[in-house]
Amino acid sequence: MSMTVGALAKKAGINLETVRFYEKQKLLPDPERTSGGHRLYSDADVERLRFIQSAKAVGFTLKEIRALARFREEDPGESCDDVMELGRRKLAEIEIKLRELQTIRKMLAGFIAACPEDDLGHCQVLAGIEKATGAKS
Amino acid sequence: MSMTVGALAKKAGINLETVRFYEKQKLLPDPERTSGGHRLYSDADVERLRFIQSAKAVGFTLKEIRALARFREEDPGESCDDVMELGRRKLAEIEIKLRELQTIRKMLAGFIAACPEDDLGHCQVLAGIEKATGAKS
DNA sequence: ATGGAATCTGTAGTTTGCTATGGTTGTTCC
DNA sequence: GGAACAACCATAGCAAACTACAGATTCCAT
Repeated sequence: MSMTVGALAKKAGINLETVRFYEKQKLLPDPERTSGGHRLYSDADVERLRFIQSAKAVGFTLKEIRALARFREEDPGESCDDVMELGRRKLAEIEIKLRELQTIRKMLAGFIAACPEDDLGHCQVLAGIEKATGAKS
Repeated sequence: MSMTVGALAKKAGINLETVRFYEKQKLLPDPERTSGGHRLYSDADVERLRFIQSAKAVGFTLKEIRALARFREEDPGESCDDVMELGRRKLAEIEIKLRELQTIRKMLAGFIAACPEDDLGHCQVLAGIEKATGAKS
């Protein structure tokens, strides 16, 4: 029923150092131990790790996942509002990033498209970047 | 005609430590010095810094900007192909990221939309994340 | 019982792009 | 000439998310 770190890591498809890292980051609860101090995990821990992987794929940071994981285990159903809040905020972030990326994609595509039309030895990509002084970080 | 680091930084709207950092990163050429060792800059350096800022805004990394800056100063016109290559590669990267973000936006929006329909104490956002096991990093 | 694999711990290193610290000089202006 | 300010340099720190040591201990199969 229980497995070692290595087995857990393999089962979840993750580096075993990462498992210990997640533990330190409070993404995983402190596991049981053998008398000698080796960690022991259950299938619930595999689930936990899979949840973390999925949440990462949806764009949440480890810090956010720590909160999500707590909601997931502690207050089933109770904390839906908090989860929704996190979800909405993340969605808003993603939409901002999307808009930024769309803007710079358009700029860059424009510079590249303009280039072959200039035969006078003046690179339009560089020229375009040079004019792109509407910066953010 | 020439100015100190502080003046350059102010003129380009950038932290002066960042100027020295860019120098270390070979984004700026080694500047002239006073007899006492203080850096001296010209307006061309202000331009260089502005170029760096713009290139950052278009999504290039400092490493890439190092190459762009070299093209910009060394081979005017000569290196258009190389610049195009960098530009196209960056555009491709941006488009990949755009698609990824669009995918996760859709997922997240779906989870959030599904939530109010479930009154049985089962959070659909968490449930959605749980099922989103088609991960990338 | 023994030896090799797996784990243990803590700490340090990786990447990217800065920002801050601190103790020592250089520069400026009255 | 001396206060006040600017700049010098090297090193350290931050954030995020790991990854990799090193040296000691434990586990398990033979």
